[in-house]
Amino acid sequence: MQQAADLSCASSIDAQQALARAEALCQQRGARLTDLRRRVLEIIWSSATPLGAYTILDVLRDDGRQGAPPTVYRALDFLLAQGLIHRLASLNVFTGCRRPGSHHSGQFLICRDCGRVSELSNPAIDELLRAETDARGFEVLAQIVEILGRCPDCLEEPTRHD
Amino acid sequence: MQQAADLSCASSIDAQQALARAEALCQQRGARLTDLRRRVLEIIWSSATPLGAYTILDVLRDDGRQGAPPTVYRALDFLLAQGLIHRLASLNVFTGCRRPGSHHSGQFLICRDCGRVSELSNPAIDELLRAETDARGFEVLAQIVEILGRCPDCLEEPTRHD
DNA sequence: TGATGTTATGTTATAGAATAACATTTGTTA
DNA sequence: TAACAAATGTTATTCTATAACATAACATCA
Repeated sequence: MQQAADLSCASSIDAQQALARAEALCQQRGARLTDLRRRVLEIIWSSATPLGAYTILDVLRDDGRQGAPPTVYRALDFLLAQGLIHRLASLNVFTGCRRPGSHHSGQFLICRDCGRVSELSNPAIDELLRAETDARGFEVLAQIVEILGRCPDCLEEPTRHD
Repeated sequence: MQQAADLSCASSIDAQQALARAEALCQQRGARLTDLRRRVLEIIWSSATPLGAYTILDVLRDDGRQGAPPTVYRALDFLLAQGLIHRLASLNVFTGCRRPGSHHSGQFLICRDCGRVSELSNPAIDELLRAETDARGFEVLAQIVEILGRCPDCLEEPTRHD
């Protein structure tokens, strides 16, 4: 399932804004947003849909850069640690965080057909989950909420059968 | 990260009960719970912690069976389709469903230290998620809620650093 | 019973995702 | 500049999952 890096859809304004916020956040934290890390973030934000690590690697190579899987995964690890991107565990892909700065787990609606992702941030869901874990004396380290389905746009189209 | 198939902890009563329920459900649905599929379900239920596909394959081979990855994945696909097991996307492992019969997505608390999993079924969480998706006109096909953390038992022990 | 179609399993090979281990380069600080 | 730390390059490997095709088991009906 090799998704193309569709650079046409996500407005580059989003990408530029995201990069600017990332720059600011990293500077303020003393974290080094190197060329490689910035470029990986840019690649992610330039795609309308989340990208897999190997797709990102392909783009880096198209750039003329050297690179192997660890190159990408290390950059992704940095971006994850800084809360600048999210990993979608159900698809093994990465997407830009819409609310960087607050390290959060996020809640995602993923369209099976077009691949686009909406990031929710419903505090009530977090609170309910917290209530459950508190009641059980369970310490939360990470939280994954991903909903796979079909977005309104794709529902308008004649049903796709696969 | 090759987890051992710890057959010592989950009480075999659970396993036997689960197998009996599976038999009944499959019969009632006209689904064929073959030897292989039953054995895979038994292996999963016999472990205190969720198992990866290749761990299950190792056990099958210890049984003296022939087998390759597709052998296991096909059995797992069947069990997933019947709602007899769940897949934990965050760890690529499989665990027995505590409420088979009602095809549901489930909500899971996964202990990072001991690997044990609790399956929640909090309708309020489902309702909140449904409210969010309904409000957005998003059709839900599958839902993943996984919380990684530390269970009460492991919290009692001196903090593990990794 | 035997022919036929379907379902399940066997088998080989490969694709896809992630990390281990070590070398080299770059950046920072004393 | 020397010495250390952080980042990247590089090779190899591990783990997860599926494609494609062959064979076997099962069911149904003439």
